[in-house]
Amino acid sequence: MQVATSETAGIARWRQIADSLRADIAEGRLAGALPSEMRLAERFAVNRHTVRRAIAALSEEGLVTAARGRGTFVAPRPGRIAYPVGPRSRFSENIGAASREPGGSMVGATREPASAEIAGLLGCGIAAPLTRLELLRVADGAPVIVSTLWFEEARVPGMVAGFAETGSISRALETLGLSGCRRLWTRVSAIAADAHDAERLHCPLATPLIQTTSLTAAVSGEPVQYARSRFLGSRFELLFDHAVGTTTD
Amino acid sequence: MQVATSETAGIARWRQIADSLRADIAEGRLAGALPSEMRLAERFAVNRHTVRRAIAALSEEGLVTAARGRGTFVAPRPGRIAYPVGPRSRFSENIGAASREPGGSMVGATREPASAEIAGLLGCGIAAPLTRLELLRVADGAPVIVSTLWFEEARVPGMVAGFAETGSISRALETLGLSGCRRLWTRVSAIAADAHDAERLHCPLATPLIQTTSLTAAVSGEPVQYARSRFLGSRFELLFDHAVGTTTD
DNA sequence: CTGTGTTGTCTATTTGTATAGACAACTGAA
DNA sequence: TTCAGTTGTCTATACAAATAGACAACACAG
Repeated sequence: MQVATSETAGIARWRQIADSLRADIAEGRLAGALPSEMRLAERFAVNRHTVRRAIAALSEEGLVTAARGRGTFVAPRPGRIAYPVGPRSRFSENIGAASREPGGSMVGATREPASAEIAGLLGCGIAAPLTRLELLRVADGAPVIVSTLWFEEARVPGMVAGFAETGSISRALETLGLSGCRRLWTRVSAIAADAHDAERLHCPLATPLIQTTSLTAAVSGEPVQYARSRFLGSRFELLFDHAVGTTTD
Repeated sequence: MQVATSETAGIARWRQIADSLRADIAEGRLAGALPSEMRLAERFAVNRHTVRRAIAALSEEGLVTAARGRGTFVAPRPGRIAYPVGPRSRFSENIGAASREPGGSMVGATREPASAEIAGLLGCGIAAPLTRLELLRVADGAPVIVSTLWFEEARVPGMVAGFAETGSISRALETLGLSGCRRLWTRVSAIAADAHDAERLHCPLATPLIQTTSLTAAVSGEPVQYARSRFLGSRFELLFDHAVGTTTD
C-alpha cells in the first residue's frame, strides 16, 4: 500500500499503484468496487491522473472494469489456485481439482547438448543430446504456467512426437514403458517475468513468478526429466504437505 | 536479457537492465568481469548512459564494483542458499549448514484479534487475542528473511518475552513445554517487495520475494503457530524433498 | 611511450511521467 | 428533476528518464 514518494527506484508511480492494487486483489483484500479515483489518489498521495494510468493498466489486464459515473469494479476472477506439489502431482489433475479447465500446448521443441548442470542432474554425459520442450499451460483458457522440460534422447527418445500424440508428458513417458515416474524433489524461488515469459503469460513485465525446478525419476530411480517452470505468482500458491514428513532433516 | 523497447510497462529501462543483470548474477550466468558499458549498450539496444544508470544501481546494492579503465566486476557474493523446508527445518540450522552466520532480531511485537482466516488455522475463536511477532533474519549480517508469526495468547503465552530471553522461537516454545513442534504444511507464492519489506531487506522496490505461509503444530497436533515469511528470491531456493513422498496425492 | 579500451563527468536535447486544472458525460439517490 | 459523486477527455506545465556528444582520467598491452 505504500508508493515510493521521491525515489521511485526506476518504477513509475502508476506502475507501483497498479502493482499494489493487483496484489490487494490477488490476496482478496480488494473485491467488488474499488475506492473512487479521488480516494485512491489521496491514499497513494498522487494526482488523480496517475491513479487513472494505473487503473488503465489493470483494465487492460482484465482485472478491473471501469464504468463512468458508477465506479471501478474488480472483475470476477478466481483467486489463487492451491496447487499441491508432490512426487506424483500433475498439472491437469491439480487444475481440474480446482474446478478449472486445464489445457496447454507445446510452444517449442529443440535439441541441445547437455550442460554440465543438467548432465549432472540427469546422470548423462556433458554435451549428450537432450530434447528440450517448451510447454504453455492454460487454466480456463488463460495462460498460467510456462515450463521447460529436458529429456536425454538416448534414454527417453521421441518425446516431441509422444507429447504431440498424447497431449501429456506422463502418458508419453508411459508409451515408452516409463510408468510410475515420480518427482524426487522440487526447488522453489521467485523471479520477475522477463519480456519473453511476460508475453507468454500475458502479464506485465516484471510480474513476480514462482520458479520451480524439479527432477523426475523412473521407478528404477533413474532420472528421466528435469523441468523448470514459472507460475504466475498471483494465480498460484504451491502447497507442500509435511504431514508424512518430508525428509529434509 | 530482453529490454522492452518501446512500451516500458512503467519500468524504467535502466531498472530493467539492472534487473536483468542482477538475475544473470543470481543464476551464475554472470561472474567476474561484466561486458563493457558499450557492449552492454549494444546488447540492450540502449544508450550507454542508460547502462551506466543500471550499473550505478547494482553498485549501490554492492553487487558490482566499477573501476575506471579496468571495467566492472561482479562482487564476490554467495549464490542462492539451498534452503530445505520440512516439518522441523529451522532457520539457524539451514543457514549454518550453508556456512553462513545466522542472526536476527525481533523488529516488532503487537497484540491483535484473530481474523477469521487465522482463527480457522489456529483453531481459536474469531477475535481471540493473538501475539504477533515480526522477525528479521540475517545471514552473514545481511537481511534475508522477514517473518510475521502469530500465536494465540491463551495457548502460547509470553512469546515476546520468551523470544527476548532465548533468541529463538522453538526454544521459547520449549520453555512453555511445547517441544517437538512440527510444521504441518507450507504454501509458497511469489510477490514483489513493497516499500516496507524492501526497506527491511535492503533490496530495491518490487524485488521478487518468495512468500511462504506455514502452520506449525505441537506434538498433540494442536496448532501453535501460523507464520508468513518473505525470502529474497535472489538469495534463496527452497528445497522440498519428495523422496519419502509428500502426501499431496 | 603510444594506442586502444574502459569508466567517469559534463552539457544539451528529446521523450515519458507526474501533476494541475477544467469541463463533459454519466450514475443514482433524494 | 436536481445534485453529489464518479469516470472520461482535453490542454498545459514541470520533472525524470533516455539519448546524444564530447572530453577527461585511468588501465594495460605492445
